[in-house]
Amino acid sequence: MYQKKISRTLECGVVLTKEVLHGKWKSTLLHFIAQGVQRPSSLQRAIPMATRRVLNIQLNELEQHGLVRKTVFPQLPPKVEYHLTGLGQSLLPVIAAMEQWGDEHRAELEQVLAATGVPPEVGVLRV
Amino acid sequence: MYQKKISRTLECGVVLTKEVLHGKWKSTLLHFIAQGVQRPSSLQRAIPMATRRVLNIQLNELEQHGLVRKTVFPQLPPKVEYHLTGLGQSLLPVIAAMEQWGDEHRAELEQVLAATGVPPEVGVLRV
DNA sequence: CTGGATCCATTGTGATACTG
DNA sequence: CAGTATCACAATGGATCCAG
Repeated sequence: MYQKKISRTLECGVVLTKEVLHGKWKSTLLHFIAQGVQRPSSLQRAIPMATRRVLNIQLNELEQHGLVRKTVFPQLPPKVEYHLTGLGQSLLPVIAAMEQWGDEHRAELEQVLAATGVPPEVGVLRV
Repeated sequence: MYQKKISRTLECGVVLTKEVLHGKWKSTLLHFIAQGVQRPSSLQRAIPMATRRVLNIQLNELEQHGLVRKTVFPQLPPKVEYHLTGLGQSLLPVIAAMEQWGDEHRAELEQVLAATGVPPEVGVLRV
């Protein structure tokens, strides 16, 4: 077993960042929440190609990871709002860097990715 | 069908960046290739917790995406080298930004991620 | 309006063994 | 040394239905 002597400490920041961003709609959700779209139904309308189920799952993960905070208003009908935490806001420049790189090199990437499988509906949202 | 009128153009850079970095060992491979570790067997020794198969698959994807170039020397025994392309090098600052964010916020992230599933052996490599 | 449960298809990754 | 084939399993995400 390779891991016998390896510390459990997570030493690589890239892995952590990939982990919190892992999930098809996480960056999209962060984008819209940062823009002020905060309620589940609004997010659902903003991202119609994702199902409620997946949106809920990924919102829960974002909350668990501390990137967003969820506020529940005990009403009828129920009302829920999400907003970015400080941690979530600190991630925005990193996402911006990723977006800039992808935008700058889209021409070089598009043909290969189109052939080998980026679903087009994902890309049309500015995340 | 939502996509009826949606252009196939991939408009969001984040999706492109996530795509080329998608795969458990891609950032690790880029890290070591950038450091000058270029031969498959060396990469295998550098990342012993990944199997040859997965390393080959992800190296092939990196090559298809244009981030690395593969050079085959027709010898016996065969010799292969990888090196970063310009596109691959242009991605390094983005990876660095991801690594920095993860490093800065490790304390806030570690407990949650440890509980919900980052395998420890991944994190110990500085990617 | 919110969110969970179930079922299912696809994909990513690991274990192993094999070929040139 | 380099690369591939096959089998197996876990995780992701989509469709649909149900509940407070």
